[in-house]
Amino acid sequence: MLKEEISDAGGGNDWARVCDTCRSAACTVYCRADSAYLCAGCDARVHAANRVASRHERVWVCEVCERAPAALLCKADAASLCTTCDAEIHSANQLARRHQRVPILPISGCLYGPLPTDHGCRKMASATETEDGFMCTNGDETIAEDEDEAASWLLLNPGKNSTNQNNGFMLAGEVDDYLDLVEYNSSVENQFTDQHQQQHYGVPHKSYGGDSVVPVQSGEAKDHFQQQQQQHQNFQYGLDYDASKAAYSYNGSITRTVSLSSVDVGIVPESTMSDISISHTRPPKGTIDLFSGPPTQMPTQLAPMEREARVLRYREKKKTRKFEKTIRYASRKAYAEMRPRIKGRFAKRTDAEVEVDQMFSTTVITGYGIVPSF
DNA sequence: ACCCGTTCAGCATCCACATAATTAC
DNA sequence: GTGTAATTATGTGGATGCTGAACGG
Repeated sequence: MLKEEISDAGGGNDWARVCDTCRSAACTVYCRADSAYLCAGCDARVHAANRVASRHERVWVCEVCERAPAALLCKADAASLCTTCDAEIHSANQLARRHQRVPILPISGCLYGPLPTDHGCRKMASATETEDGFMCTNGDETIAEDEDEAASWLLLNPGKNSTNQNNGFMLAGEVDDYLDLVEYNSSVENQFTDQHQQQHYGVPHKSYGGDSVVPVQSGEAKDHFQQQQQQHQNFQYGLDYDASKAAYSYNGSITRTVSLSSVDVGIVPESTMSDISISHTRPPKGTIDLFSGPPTQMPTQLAPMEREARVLRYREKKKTRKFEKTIRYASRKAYAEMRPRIKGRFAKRTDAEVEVDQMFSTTVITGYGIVPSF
């Protein structure tokens, strides 16, 4: 069927499932009718196409593994979890077992419609009180997508997050130190023990407050984080933190904090790759230990100002970017158009053509006009 | 199985650019 | 003869348009 699913079957794909439609962004919902995983944008587009499509029942993708449809909502964690993740997470300790979980009802209609009240988002379906502005708070999907894209652009490597989340993040209690590599927003002083690092992974998501893109680690958030650290156990805290971070999100536009980091994974701007991947090269499987040492845990810590600057740069770049093909060398274009072809491919010029070309070589210079050089 | 739409490799040639070599002082 | 700057020569990689194959839905 799908590549991702095939690879899933093999168990070799640790990345968040990508949208079956655009194949660039991380999926956020699962459409049962279509048997397809869709990102927010594609979901809105596909299921807004007609009435029939809008009636498709969808469920949010598990916030932890981001690969399976969520089946349960943990009220304590304010997290939608698939059965597998739910079982793993809530069997971790007694406190977790006491979490109240309710089945997630499928959602139909437009999840990302312009109506501010259209909070068919997961929190609504999950009867959560937190404001749910995921892609719909301001009614401007474009803006939301921009935020997500900017966020992913800022992330050192969004895919890594989801990767490691899938590798037992907050599940087995094992901490993949590599997660810290993607946790660019965290500060050094926020490094804890292995267990606390699990909690720590929630920080970047929350810190997307401010302008919904910039992972701002405000003092308030920090304090909150520390308080939470004291009050909750590890994984629970991580999820509580996710729930609480909604309060920090700008306009409440971001609620799916886990998936946020993986949205538009496939659309990593070049600058991101060059600027960030250098210090955060994704290690091949089985080599994570190489990056587990403290020196590599937080190789690049972006100050809030720098993050903001990056966001501004990104937005400016996005404003000016053009997707249509741009001709850098008109002369080459002119040559290419003149060039003989065989089945569309460039073909060698015949000797006669070369001779003719040589004969007119002087006239070319004097204004034959075929070879405009700019 | 078939259709439709999208993506991409492949081709030859030219040119911008970098480097090496040469020349002038 | 030596050192430096300027000029020239050489090599290399990228860009260019069109077509068909491959692929997914």
